Parts: sequence; structure tokens; C-alpha cells
Amino acid sequence: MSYRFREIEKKWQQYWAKNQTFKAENNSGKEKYYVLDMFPYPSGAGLHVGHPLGYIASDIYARYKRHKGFNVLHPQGYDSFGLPAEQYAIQTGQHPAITTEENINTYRRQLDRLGFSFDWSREVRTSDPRYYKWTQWVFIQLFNSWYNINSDKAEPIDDLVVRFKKEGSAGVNAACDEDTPTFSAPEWKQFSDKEKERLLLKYRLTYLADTEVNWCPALGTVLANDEIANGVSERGGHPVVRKKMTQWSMRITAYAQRLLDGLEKIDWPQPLKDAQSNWIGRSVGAEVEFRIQNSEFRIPVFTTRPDTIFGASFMTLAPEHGLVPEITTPVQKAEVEEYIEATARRSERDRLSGVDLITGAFTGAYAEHPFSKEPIPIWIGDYVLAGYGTGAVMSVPCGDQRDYDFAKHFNIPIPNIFKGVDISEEAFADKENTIITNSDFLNGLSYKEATKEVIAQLEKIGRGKGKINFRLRDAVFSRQRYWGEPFPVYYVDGMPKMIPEEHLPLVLPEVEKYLPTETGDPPLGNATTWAWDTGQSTVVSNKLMDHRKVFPLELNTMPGWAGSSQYFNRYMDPHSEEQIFSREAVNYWRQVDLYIGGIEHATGHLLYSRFWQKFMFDKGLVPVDEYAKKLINQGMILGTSAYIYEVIVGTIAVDYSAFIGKPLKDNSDIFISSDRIGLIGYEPNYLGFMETIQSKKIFDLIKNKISDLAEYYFNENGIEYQLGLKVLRRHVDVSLIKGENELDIKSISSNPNFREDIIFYLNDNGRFKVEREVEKMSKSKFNVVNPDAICEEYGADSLRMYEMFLGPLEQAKPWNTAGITGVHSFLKKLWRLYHSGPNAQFYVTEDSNGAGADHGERGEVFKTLHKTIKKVEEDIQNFSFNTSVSTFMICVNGLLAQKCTSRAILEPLAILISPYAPHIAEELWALLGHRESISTAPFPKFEAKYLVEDRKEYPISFNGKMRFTMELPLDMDKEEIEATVMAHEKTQRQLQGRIPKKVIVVPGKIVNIVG
RNA sequence: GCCUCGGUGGCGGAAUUGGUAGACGCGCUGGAUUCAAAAUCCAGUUCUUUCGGGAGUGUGGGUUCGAUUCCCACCCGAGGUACCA
Repeated sequence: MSYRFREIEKKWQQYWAKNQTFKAENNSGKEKYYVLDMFPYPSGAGLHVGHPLGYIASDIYARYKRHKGFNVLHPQGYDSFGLPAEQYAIQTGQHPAITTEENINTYRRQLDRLGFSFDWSREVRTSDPRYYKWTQWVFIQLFNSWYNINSDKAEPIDDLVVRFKKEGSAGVNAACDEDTPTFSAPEWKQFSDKEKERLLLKYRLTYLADTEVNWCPALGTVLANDEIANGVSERGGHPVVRKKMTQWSMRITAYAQRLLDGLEKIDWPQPLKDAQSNWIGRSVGAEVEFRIQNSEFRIPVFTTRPDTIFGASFMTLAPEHGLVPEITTPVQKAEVEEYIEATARRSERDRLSGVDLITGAFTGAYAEHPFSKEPIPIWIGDYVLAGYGTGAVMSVPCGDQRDYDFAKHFNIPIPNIFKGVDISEEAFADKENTIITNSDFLNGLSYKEATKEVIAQLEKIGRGKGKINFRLRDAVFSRQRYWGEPFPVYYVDGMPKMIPEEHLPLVLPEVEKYLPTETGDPPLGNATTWAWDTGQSTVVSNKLMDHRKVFPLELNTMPGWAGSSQYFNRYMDPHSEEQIFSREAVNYWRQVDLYIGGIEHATGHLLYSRFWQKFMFDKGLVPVDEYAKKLINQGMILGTSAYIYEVIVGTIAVDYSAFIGKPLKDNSDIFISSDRIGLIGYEPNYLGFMETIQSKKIFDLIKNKISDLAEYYFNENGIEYQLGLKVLRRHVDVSLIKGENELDIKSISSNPNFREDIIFYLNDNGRFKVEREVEKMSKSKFNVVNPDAICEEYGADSLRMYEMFLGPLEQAKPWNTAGITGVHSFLKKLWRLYHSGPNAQFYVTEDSNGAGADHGERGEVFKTLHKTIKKVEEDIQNFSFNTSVSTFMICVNGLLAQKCTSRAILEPLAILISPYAPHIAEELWALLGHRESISTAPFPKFEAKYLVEDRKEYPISFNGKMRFTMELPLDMDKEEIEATVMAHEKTQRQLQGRIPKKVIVVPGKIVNIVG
């Protein structure tokens, strides 16, 4: 019988579903093991072969752990809130819930086809009210908490109120807003309720604040830093601008140190840990207070080099710094205001263009040096960021290149405080290799000593203290979108109130349209039934808002990372209605043992979820403060895409400055004049392409195309324009390319603006210039490979094994469908191994008695088997799945050559391979006479006795180069080996009469003759 | 710039503490089987060679009897991050 994979796979998938083979129990005598995948966002495009890579790996591991006797939790679900469904809703009016449901069904069908051992009874969907009820619940817990730095944990906000009543804010050491005032107990009591609320908001772990946010006008929403790449939105590539808005924020900064410390106790990949710790960005230094001369104002600065304080010859404030208007002298006022305006105008594009213009303005004010009492001029400059530290720096030009450049540019003195260091050309930033001088009491000290000393002195005179600063910012938690979790929040007199927990979930309302309202409110502003009736504790029509007990509900929704910050815990007890999850469940499963997912979430989901977990830990809801013990980042599977160059004739404003230094990659701007065509700007990597453009042939082609457009320059509204060509790199479907690189223009002219006279394609020798590149699979690049087609042609087991066989799990690898025939024919061979009877019938021999025989033919097959057991088990433990596939190939090739038919070999082999190719393994297992699924059969035990050898093929090397081999008994000692080797005629031929200087013999390993 | 990872045949990749470089698979070449094709099977496949051998893991050094592996310097590629004081 031949290997009928379609039949077999369908049969076992149905069997597993029907028997709930992979259902995990919350109480079990077995040891637990929790294997988690990052749950997918169900996009409309369905899965491509890159998606399941991590799922296959985790499935192999989960199945292996079941064979090893563990109670394995291997759940799956959907991160089903998100922008694409909403965008689709905007375009079509289709409710996102409907498209999401459809997409989930497609995903489920595709996932099922791959034979994963998921426990689907635990499925969660972030957009399901039964799930987001608990997302909202956690939000309320955050709102009701503050961070006590003294106890280093989150505590109930009610406790804080009690303290305020008793002692005021004195003695409270909280992670709170910068501008939080201090007050006494009597003052607290006198505050109005609203005033109290406003103050408490500065302490809560989630709070409302006017934050400068990344506003994306095209998407109509705020984006997190990790949703922006190169100044444009990650989705869609729309421009992003800074804008102030009232937003919910998460006080993740309170956890900065713990997030950093926690990295040390988790087994996560180093690059990922590095990305997180850079993102958190801890720097140790000091805060120094500078007093403004003739004024009450004091400006604290943060510095990592307090040792250089005597080198500070000026101060620089961010242009947005709050004190700038206060301290600027009348004489400088105009200049400063003009500069501030210019900075605000400075577009994102300029900032990205890498133009390092040194700009700034003098405020006319002077600060007093805390030690020397010398006057220090105060400047403003946009190289100082408002959002980091205190938004002000003490500028030490001799020790910091930016300060140095600024000082040079504005002719500010550059005092040298480094002994024997030349600073005539550049600043000296090396803190280790110098001695401080010209610095009063710091003279003669090293960086380390001086830092310690200066902090001590600052503290003594009350002008500063040692301080640790973090780059990490609080996370904005509001999104102006429809398809997300509604906040369980309503507003009374502008102050936020939480909906009582017993009335959760607050279900997302229906809206007429999914766009922002005409007044600029988020889409929820379109809902007509979106007000909270505090009397009836229910959502009511907005019209009732005149009633004194009915209040407006929050119009923002939560970001994508809200739902993904707790799904791993919810899986432990996914149907719990009374509580987020039961204590028993979370105490049993505790934490994820193995988490597999992409590194792209390094500073997003993987950081936020750690924060969320730590909060849950502080609240006593979870037993551990790191939720994933071990994490593996699977590499991307890349597709091969083809692209051509599309040339569009158009106009560009002649403003070359904007292009200087700008990387010209996908879209290049090209200019043309009467005799020249070239790139605007300069990009060395593009020289090759530039030459093509500049070649006479192409030049003539372009000129002919545009010959009727005689004017190369024209002027409009005072702006000079130049006739230009926009060259776009455009992806084309690989399947449209004929022959080598031939392409029919009509087949790719899907461009709605296509007009052959204004848009044309670069070609070369009559052929279109087609280039190929290996890159991330994406529908828009026409390079996706659908797993359904692969399953149809080769089967899921082949696909699973091939994906593993491609290369190391963590590495990016190009996909090449042609290669799958290798593993597919391997599976056919495996099948044949069990079907050696007449007419290829299933055939095993029961001669397994005396399995311990070490010699003869049987000994050989046992050796083959046990070598395989050893290697495969080691590979699984090292997540080196690619090498175990080749081990299986070697094993099956060996057993076929050995004509093995013995049950004692074939039965363990089926178990060994079942994590990788579960369908064929189940089928063989059943043919071997078993009635139960193979999934919990004990993993074969490796026995070293089968591998014992008594002879060894010794490599004989000369000066480290292997020249030939010699088979010798392993019990031969050094001297005997040397004598035997030296006596060999090949040795003598190699030596050609020379006498060897030395002979190295490593018994059991190698012989090296040094001559 | 900084941080991280990587660089091995035509391709994907293997080599566990330094010990036979190129396992396994794709592709390619030749052969068997077949009326023929598909499928399958067998042999070969780093380069070079005067067929003895010689060279070879990005480059140049070093340590060692011996280096893809360890050390130093550099080059190239990928990803992340960037006026962070």
C-alpha cells in the first residue's frame, strides 16, 4: 500500500478533534508543562508558510513533552482586535466583528490542516466580551493602584488616601507625575473632591494626562513609538506628527528597574534582552540644581558626568522647556521666540533627513555654578530633548561632542578639565583614561573618584543628588479607534470614574460609521447609545445625558497590547466567569515554560506584558512576576519577490536641501535637465543604478518619452519646480515574468494612473529590468506561498518536516518549494520501511526477544535506532529541529539498507518521529496494533550499550591535515597506536624519509604526526 | 555612530568541550528500470592537479601538535536603535 497522506492526515485530524486528544486538565498527577505560541492576528490574507514555523516548533516540543509524561498545556487563540478589520469596515461598512469571525474561520481551517496538538477547548479571542471583560477589569485594578517606591510594589490607592488624610504627602515615596505638588494633611482635607481626584490621578498606575503623542492624521489615531518606523506609520506608511492630546497612560516607568532586573532571571534570547534593556535605557548619574541669577527659578539637570561639572561653560534647555519664557531677558525675547517657533515648524522630514544643523539661541539669562558660583549663560537648543531627563543639560563642551559643536558654533568658551588631553579638534568623551584638573576639589581624581566626591558635595550643599534616569517613557494607552476594548470609564465633571466591576464587560457599542466624528472625536463618538446611567448601572442613549445620573462614556479604546498582556494567564482558566482565573489554575500552571514567537515584539508586547504581569504579581493575582521562563524567537521565512522600476514623469519643487543625506532606497527622486539625469542627493549604494540612468540609451529613451514636454523648469506661486522623474520600485508577480526577465507591460499596468506617455518602465536591451530579492513574505509583494497548496500536494507531515529542515529555528531562511521533495520522499521511504511485505503490505516481525543482543545483524539495527534516539532527544532539547530531520533520514536509510522489519525497532521509531510527522506516526502506530493515540506513548529510552564500539577509524594527520584513516582497536594504548601508525606504508610515503619531530596520539580521537 | 546576530560548495545548511570540514537535502551529471514518461533505485558532485598530491570555512595576524571553533585587528551583510546629556 502506498503512502496516502491525504487520507491519513484527514483521518487523524478528525480522530484528535473527536477524542479531544490534546485537552489539558487543570488537575493532574503528572508534572505540568506550558508551551505557548504568540497568538495570531487573524488577517484577511490567511496564513502563508512563514506563519506556522513557530507553531510547528512549539508543537514538536509539546508533543515531545507529552511523550515524556508531562501534562502539557498547548493552547491557541486569536488577537482579534486590530486595525485591518477596522480599515476594512471603513471601506465596506462591514462590521469588524463579521470580518474577524470569517478570518478566524479561515485561520482555524488552515491551522487544523497542519495537525497541531492545540487544546482548542481553551481558545480565547481578545475581541470577545467574555475575554475583554477581564482586560477591562485589570485596567480598573491599575486605576485603583499607585506605586510605592519604598515597598517597591503597587499598592491600593485607598491606602494612599488614608495616608494623605493622616500625614499629607510627606513621607510618601511614589512613582508619580513630575509636577505632583506636596501638601499637608489639613491641606488635603480642604481640597475639593475634584481637586483630590485630580491629585490622585497623578499617582494612579493608569492615568489621564495631556501627552505629546504621535498623531497619524491618515489613520486618525495615536501610534505608539513601536508602531512607527522611520517617521511613518508601520501600517500603511503614513506620516506621523507630534500632537498634544488627553490620553490614558500606563505608568510603566514605575517598573523600569524591575523590568530590567527581571531580564536576568529569564531565559530569553540575548538580542531580545538587549533590545529591552536599551529601550528601558538606565543611566546612572546625578541631578544637579542650577539657580538662575537674579531670580527664584531653579533648573535641575540630569548628567551622567557629574565629575565634569567644572567644565560646564553654559547650560542648554530644550526649546519646549517650561522656564524658557520665564527667564528670557527682554533683549533676547524676540530671538528666542523666533527660534522656538522655527523648531516647532521643523518638520519630521527634516529631522529624519539627518541634517545635523547646529541651531540655538541665547536666553540672556545666567545660572550660577553650584560650586564656583561663576555665571553660566543659558541657551536653548533643539539638540536637547524635552522628553528626556529634565529637558535641560549642563553643557560641558570639553567632554561631550554635541556640547563641543554647539560651543564652537556659538563661540562659547571651551574650558579644558582633562589633564594632558588635547581638545582643540574634538571633545574628549573617554571617561576612563584621564585625570580631572582645573576643577577645584576634584583635581587629580579619576572619573570614578570624582563622581563619588562631587555627588557627596552636591548633597552636602543641597544642590543635587545621585540619580538614576530611564529612557523608558510611560506608555500611551488610548487609541482613537473603534475595534478595540472600550475603557470601563465614564466622566463626571471631566473626572474619570470606573464602571463598577460587577457590571463588566462594557460592550463595544454599534456605530453608523467607523471614522472619527465630524468634531474630531474617535469613532465611538458616532455611537448614539454610549452614556452611563449611574442609577441603573447600564449603558443608555446619549440623549439621556441631560439627566443628572447619566454621564458620557470614554470614546477611546485600548491599544492592541492590552488584550495580549494577559492571554497567557487566561488560557489557564479561560472560561472562568467569576474571576479572571482561579487561584488553583494559576498556582498549578504558574507560568509559561516555553514561549515561541517573533522578535518584532521585543519592545512592544513582550515588554508591556512583563509590566502587566509584575502588576498582577504585586496584586497577588499570579504567583510569579515573570510569566515566561524561556522564550525563543523563530526566524522569518522569506519569499522571493521580483520588482521592476517604474518611472513617473512629474514635477518636484527645487529644494535640494531636503534631500541631502536622505537615504534613497525604495523610492528615488531623479532629476532631469537638458543634458543631465541624475539622482537628487547622493547615495553610494545607488551608484550602479545611477549609471544605468545616466547611460546614453536610457537617457535617450527618457528624453524621447518626454520630448513633448519641452519646459524643464517652471515657476508656480513663487516656487520653482523642476521637471522630474519619480522612479518607483514596484513589486510584480513572479509568475508574470516570462523567460529570463521578460515582462508584458500590460500585465502589470494595474497602476490606475497608467498612461504610457507619463508612466513607463525602465528597460534594458528591450527587456524589462527585473530584479529579484529575498524578503519578508507579504501579499503586496506577490511572494507568499500558501500552506494549503503544499498540504494538498505533499501533505502536512511533509510541510512540517520541511519547515524544520530549512535551517535553525531562530534564523531567517528563504523559502524554496522545490526542496520539499526531499522530505516528502523521506516520508515515502519511512512508509516503505513498514511495508516490506508482498505487494507492499504492512509487515513487521515479532522477533524482539533478546533485544539486548549486541552482535550480529540485529545489533546493527539497534545501534541505528539508539544513535537516532540519542541525537533526536538532544536536538529537541536544544531546539535544533533541523538536524533531527536529517538524523531521521540517516536512520531510515540505514534501516532500509539493513532490511529491518523488527517491531523492537519500528515501534520506537514511530514514537520518535511522531512529534515531527504526527499523522504518519499515528497511522503506523495503529498498523502496529495499538488502539490508543501514539501521542502519550512513552518516549524511547536511549541505551548507551548499543553504541559501544571496539574499533575506531583513526584519522591520521600530518601537521594537522588529515591524510588517511586507519582502523585500530579502541583498547590499543598510545605506544601501540604510534608504533602501528608509524609502521604503515602510507605514513612512510607521507614522510618521504623525514623523521617526525613529534607524534601526538589522542586515543579514541586522532593521531597527528608533526614533521 | 552604538547594540545584536551572522559570513562554510551552485543553493538551504551540518560539524556537541579545539580533533576526519562540507553530514542531510535541493540542484546538477551519468547510469539502471520503462515502448516512453512520471515515480523509483544506483553512482558521482568544494576547488585544483602532472593523479603522487596540493589548496580550502569573509580578510590579515596570533595562540596550539592541531582552529569553522579561542584571541586581536579589519571587511561585508542582516536586524534593532539613535541628538538619551
